[in-house]
Amino acid sequence: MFNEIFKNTGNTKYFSKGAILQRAGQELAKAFYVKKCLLKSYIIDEKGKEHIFMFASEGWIVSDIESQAFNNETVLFIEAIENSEVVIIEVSDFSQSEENVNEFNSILEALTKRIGVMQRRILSLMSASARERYESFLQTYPELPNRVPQKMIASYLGITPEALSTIRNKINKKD
Amino acid sequence: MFNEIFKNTGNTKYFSKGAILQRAGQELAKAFYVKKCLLKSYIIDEKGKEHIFMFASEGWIVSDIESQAFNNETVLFIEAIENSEVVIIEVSDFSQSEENVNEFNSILEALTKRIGVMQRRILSLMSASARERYESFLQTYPELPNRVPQKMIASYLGITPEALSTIRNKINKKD
DNA sequence: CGAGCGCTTGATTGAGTTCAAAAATCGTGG
DNA sequence: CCACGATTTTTGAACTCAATCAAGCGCTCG
Repeated sequence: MFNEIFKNTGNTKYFSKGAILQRAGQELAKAFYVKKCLLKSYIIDEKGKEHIFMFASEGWIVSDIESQAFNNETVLFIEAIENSEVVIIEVSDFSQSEENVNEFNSILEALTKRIGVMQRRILSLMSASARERYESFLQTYPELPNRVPQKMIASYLGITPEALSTIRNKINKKD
Repeated sequence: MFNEIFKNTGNTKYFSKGAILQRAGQELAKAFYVKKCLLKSYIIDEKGKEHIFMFASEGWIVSDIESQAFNNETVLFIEAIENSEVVIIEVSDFSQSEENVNEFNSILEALTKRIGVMQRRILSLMSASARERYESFLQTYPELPNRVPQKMIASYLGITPEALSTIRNKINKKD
């Protein structure tokens, strides 16, 4: 697994809830491997509104891959939702691992899965209603509602907290 | 580049406009390397509506990575928009290339770029209006409007052809 | 030449946003 | 452990953007 590769780089840091691990507008994007607890990555749009791109819990890797891929400055903020234990991976580390041939398939698999998740999300943003997206979110991440406030889920789904509240209300009435 | 790897597998096929290279619901997902012309990948939702996931022109690779990643049956259709020349890559070929160490970075880079593109698209679906998405589409793919009908662009943007028509109208009035 | 497809335009509708305010929950200090 | 303030969630009204429905125009290609 991808996990194995970065587990023991000995570069573990601890962040308390609310700490910002990366800001938008930075030169160098870092990658973060989550050992414990929960991070979110998000953008702030022109209206100052927050849109969550990814949640990352134990075993996930977060990074602003877009800025890595195109050598732009970072667009994503990365923030700890809970007190977190994280391994920081400099982009240079990432390239170095090319030497480790055996990990090739692991990394390929991890990236492929990530693309798969994103493909699903794009298609669902284009084809499904907010309610449908919320219901499939619950199936995919059944534990998350216990760990993050609703307004973050709304932000992840691409709707306002008010809209999510209304949706939940409707679902309950017909249960 | 990723391109190099698959350019000469000697498995080139020709498809005429409208040919469907892969259907949803198939067991095995194939990958396609586009040598010439243009493909689209898309889903058909429950209402029978088409949503374009990706356009692929010369040098791109299309595949239903989601179904590969999670071993599901395919969800994407892949279809030739123009008469096309395509190299078919069986998924097994993909795994074999692990032996070719030198290509590691190329593939990593290609996948990374793809993730970058998808990240951008997700964030824009969540934060931007249809008009803003159309305008940034024009910047990213300035040549595509000449090659594909408008209704496909609408489908890629996640809006109806009527809405796109209205948007274009508004843009012209304020030019 | 006609049928069908693509694009436009307009009227109507609906899902989700915005704004505002009340109700519920959380967290912290005393 | 309680109380108070802050944050989150709910509710409601008015509004907006894009979807839907319907009709009409222009092309092409069969």
